[in-house]
Amino acid sequence: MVTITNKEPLLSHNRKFRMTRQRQVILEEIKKVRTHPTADQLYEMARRRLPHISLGTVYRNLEILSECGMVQKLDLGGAQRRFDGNTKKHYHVHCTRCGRVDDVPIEAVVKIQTTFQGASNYKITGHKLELLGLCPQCKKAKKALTKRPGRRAGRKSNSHP
Amino acid sequence: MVTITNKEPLLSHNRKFRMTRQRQVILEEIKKVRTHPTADQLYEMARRRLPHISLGTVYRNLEILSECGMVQKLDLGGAQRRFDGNTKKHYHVHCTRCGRVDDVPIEAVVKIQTTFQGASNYKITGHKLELLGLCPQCKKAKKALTKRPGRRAGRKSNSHP
DNA sequence: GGGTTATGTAGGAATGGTTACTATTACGAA
DNA sequence: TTCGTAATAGTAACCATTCCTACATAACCC
Repeated sequence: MVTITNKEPLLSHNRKFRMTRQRQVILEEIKKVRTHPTADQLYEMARRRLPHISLGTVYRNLEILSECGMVQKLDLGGAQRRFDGNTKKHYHVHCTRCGRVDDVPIEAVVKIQTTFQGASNYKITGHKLELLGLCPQCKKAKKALTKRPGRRAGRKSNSHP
Repeated sequence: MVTITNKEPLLSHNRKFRMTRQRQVILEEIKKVRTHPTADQLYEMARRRLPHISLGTVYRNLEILSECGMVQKLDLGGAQRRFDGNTKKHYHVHCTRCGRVDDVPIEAVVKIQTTFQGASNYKITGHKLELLGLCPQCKKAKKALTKRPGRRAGRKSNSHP
């Protein structure tokens, strides 16, 4: 359980922000979980403590917190953006079946960039690597499905958010 | 210049689609370019030949064409989805300054997946790697800028044909 | 061919995530 | 305390994408 108690102002590279109650709650809530929540999930989480907080405030503060390096904005593709309280550079693995996102406990490998440095006439300055696969639950579910004898009707399209 | 002349029906894994005039034009237009256009860019391109085509038709057909493996849907993050007439698995490099997207002429390295296979309890089945950097033009522009201090360009969603 | 069904189309409305606007409130320095 | 600014709630606007509907066209079958 993470608790942020000080209310020191936040510093971005070119601005100073006040640590307001709303901002603090959003920060605490995102630091609490490892689920890479979306903005509206964080809105629900914050609303349990601040029933009058508005979705716009959540968006604005996530923007500010990420500008100050307190949270990470993830752009994994798909409809909704996700946010991560873990600001260390790291990779994510995305379940293709249920949409769950987990951390991959391996630090970012900068070597990837040098590998590709000469391959185009761009100056490579970064990279985004996202692993795709089946989470433990979906692995089991899949296995259970293939075990069952008899032919299966059609493959189901996943309901992947 | 690529031209598709035959109007054979398209086959997806579970359906058959007719090759209509609209579908053919969209396919030809996307095969013509290497710019990874967005749906509305393709809409404009197709409209030059079929002034009455609608944006919905473009979206629906891109969906169908990608289901049949004729084009590739790219989900690079960012507001708009992009499409690629090159269906071979390959990587992309994305300019962080102007948003331009180019191919990286190196085939997908499956080794990446095996590297990460044990790092989580997911079954890794794929990966998405996107290089970030400065395109040739922006490299030059940046160099010119550092000579004399410039103003900060607002973040613009790219508008690159 | 003529009738019927499946498939595709244009156009526009609806959706959903995100951002912008506005009046009001809270904070911090003088 | 007072003034100026930052932040907020609430709501409207935005924009890419999807869905809906009436109509058109092709394929199929007799």
